[in-house]
Amino acid sequence: MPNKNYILEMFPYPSGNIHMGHVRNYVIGDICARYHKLKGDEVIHPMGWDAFGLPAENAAIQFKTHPQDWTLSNIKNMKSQLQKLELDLDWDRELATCNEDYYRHQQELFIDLYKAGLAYKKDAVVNWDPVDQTVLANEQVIDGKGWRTGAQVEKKNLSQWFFKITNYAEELLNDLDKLDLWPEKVKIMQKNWIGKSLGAEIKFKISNQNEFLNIFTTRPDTIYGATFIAVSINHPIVKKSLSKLEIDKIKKDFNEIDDDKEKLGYKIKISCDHPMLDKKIPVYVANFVLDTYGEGAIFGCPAHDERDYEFAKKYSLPIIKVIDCDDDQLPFTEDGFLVNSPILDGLNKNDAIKKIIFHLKKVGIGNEKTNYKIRDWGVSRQRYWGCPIPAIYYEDGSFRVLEKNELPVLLPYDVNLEGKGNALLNLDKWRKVICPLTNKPALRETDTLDTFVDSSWYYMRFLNNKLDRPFDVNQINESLPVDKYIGGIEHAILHLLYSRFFMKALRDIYKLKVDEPFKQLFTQGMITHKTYKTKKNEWVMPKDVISRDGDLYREKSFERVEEGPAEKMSKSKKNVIEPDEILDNYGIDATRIFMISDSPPDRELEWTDEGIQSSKNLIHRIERYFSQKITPLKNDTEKKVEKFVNDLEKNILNFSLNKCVADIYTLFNYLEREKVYLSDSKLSHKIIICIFPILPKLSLSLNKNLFNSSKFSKWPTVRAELLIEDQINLPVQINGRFATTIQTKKGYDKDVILDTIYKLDKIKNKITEKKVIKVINVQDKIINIIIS
RNA sequence: GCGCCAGUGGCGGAAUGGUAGACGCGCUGGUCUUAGGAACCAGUGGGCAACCGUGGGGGUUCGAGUCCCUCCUGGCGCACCA
Repeated sequence: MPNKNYILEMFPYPSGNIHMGHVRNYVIGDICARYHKLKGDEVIHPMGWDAFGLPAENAAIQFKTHPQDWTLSNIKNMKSQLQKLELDLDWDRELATCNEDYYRHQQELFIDLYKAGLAYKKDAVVNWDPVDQTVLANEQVIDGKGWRTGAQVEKKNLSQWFFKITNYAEELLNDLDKLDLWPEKVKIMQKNWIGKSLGAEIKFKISNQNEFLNIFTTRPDTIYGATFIAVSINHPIVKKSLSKLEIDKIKKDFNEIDDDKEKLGYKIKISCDHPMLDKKIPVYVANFVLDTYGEGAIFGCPAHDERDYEFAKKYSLPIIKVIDCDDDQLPFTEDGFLVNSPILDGLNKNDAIKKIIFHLKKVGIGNEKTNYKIRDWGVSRQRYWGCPIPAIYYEDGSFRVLEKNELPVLLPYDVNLEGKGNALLNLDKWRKVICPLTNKPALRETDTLDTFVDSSWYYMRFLNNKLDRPFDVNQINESLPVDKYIGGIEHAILHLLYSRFFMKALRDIYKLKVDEPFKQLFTQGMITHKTYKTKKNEWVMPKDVISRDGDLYREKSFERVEEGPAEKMSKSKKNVIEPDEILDNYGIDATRIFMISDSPPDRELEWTDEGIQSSKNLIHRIERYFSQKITPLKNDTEKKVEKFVNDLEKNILNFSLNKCVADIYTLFNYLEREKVYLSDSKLSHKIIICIFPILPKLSLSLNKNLFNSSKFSKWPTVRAELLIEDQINLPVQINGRFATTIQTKKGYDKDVILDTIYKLDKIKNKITEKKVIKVINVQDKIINIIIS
């Protein structure tokens, strides 16, 4: 049975044209896929389109077209661009998330999630663009304004669909440890996002009432230092003790504050009893308390928390030290010994935490508690161009999620996007339905799903894109996880976390045997290019820049131009290189090799004309080399080729693709320096197979010309015995500093070689009149002579 | 502020604790020319030299670019998360 190897690059959004970033991404994946195919693996290497989303709607309005037409024509164009790159992709697995074929199955998954209690509806605060009458994603809000309308974004309470990702917070966190082939950086980002903290929940009794206020704290040990309580403006207790007018006034003040770090608070009527001491402490509404974290309420211990300290100073609240420190160290947030805390005095932080929780538990007003920063995933979008959520609403306000046999809910084609808000809202023809179960009139859900839902399971659908169900359980168990997942670091949290959640949720629903979707993650770096600007701050395209006497000018106008640092390619800075042009001018192989040559694939790659040119020169050089007549081998030729195969393979497997390029240069430098021409020999065939993953076109044409064949045998097995070098250059150090080298054979006799070494001029000079104290011989590696 | 990563020639970058600078670009000189974004040859960390060199300072080690401590600089991420 061949090894299954699922190699996947993050599928693109069909924006219109592929860019160099795509090219780099897909070339890296393609090299892997081709290598593994040569190894005889059963490679899965699909490609598809992340085809729903906002840009299509905006483009439709701007260009008077339809999101679907725009998207499908972009897909067509981008597919032909990708095909121009001749990537080794399984096009028969292709899918586009905007096709009924895909999203109808997603609606089925939605129903499953709903039935499993993992999808639900609740009121939530969202970013509302008052001009477009629609919700904006967080990333579409720039400096508090809508990116398209420039209007001040409002916070609005809307009924929204959510996925219960918090159910999996603990597992999503713990399983990060299993992902040993993920970049540490991404795992840390996810860990921080999940934001687990251990602490305690403490009930504070509201004075003179029989009610309690819950707070979460990671520092229950500082309870004796609590001098106030602060709650968020949205805390239920605020509604009870303040009028709507007062609340609105406070909200306004909070919003208007310039520096969002400045503390602001209003004391409210109620106060709480201190749980450990016979005293009352005041309750404030404070702008720095988050209503989305913990209980939306805290106790303030000014002596040992920077925020509480700042707040207490501003409102002249008492500051009681409960951890031993100097007064000028306040607020003191480190570990120390407890003071002023009757039952905790003398304990350190951890012991005090244990003891106070034990006590609070006993008294029945507290417990240990684990809190997570991660919140449930809001998936509702008030947008037309997305997957319709399969639900209907009755006139009484109740709703029903559809049954699977009522699917699909198709997205209607005839819509008016010029109107305000979600086009589906105004489409009564589509919206109004009679519920087949109750015969009652109902309205369709007009929200569509966040497009991150689409990309959370596409790697499952690729396994069988024609199945009449979302996926086949056996196929998932056999073919997942994806072995190598390659894409940009910008998806470190959202997409990768959502996909992990989906995998686990669907595992539980469908009894799958897979816990994680992506076994290995590789994040490629972006492509940068120098930027050019005129004195008038106009960006100039690199190809319009000419050099005269060391100065740079814009070709057309002969204005002086300044060269700026290499930055991420962007249309606004005009430093974009179009893949189509490069492919036309330099060809596929030169483009491929440049994508991997100048820096490690996970780092930035600076686009340079010299770089792409020298890549092309290398191709020509290899062609020229193989056009030479065959010559006899040198003694070490076989060894050099074997080392090449070995190094190249190691470097492909490590994603050290820049070193693969160095390996190719090293090999041909040797062959040409030694004037060993291999022509149509066996060794040639070996070399030509090995360069195939990186330079497929060249490799195929050499195979045709030299061997009149269009097929390769498998990737050669390295003969370990040929990798051993018995002749070595042994370095000799004196007192740990390099002195000289000596030619010898592996397995030399230490005493014999030392005799020779002592006679070498470079050594003799240095050790005469000195005493050799010690000789360190690391056999076959180095000799270090220690002298007095 | 917190966290993470990184600092090596003119540049991009190589170096299981063992000859620092592989490989490429650029540059210098030369060769050949159907005068080209071509190819080939030689050279290219600094210094006349002894020697000195991997951001600075300490340490561990026979031996440190690599390990430890500390500081500096840059990049990325998070940012009142109680």
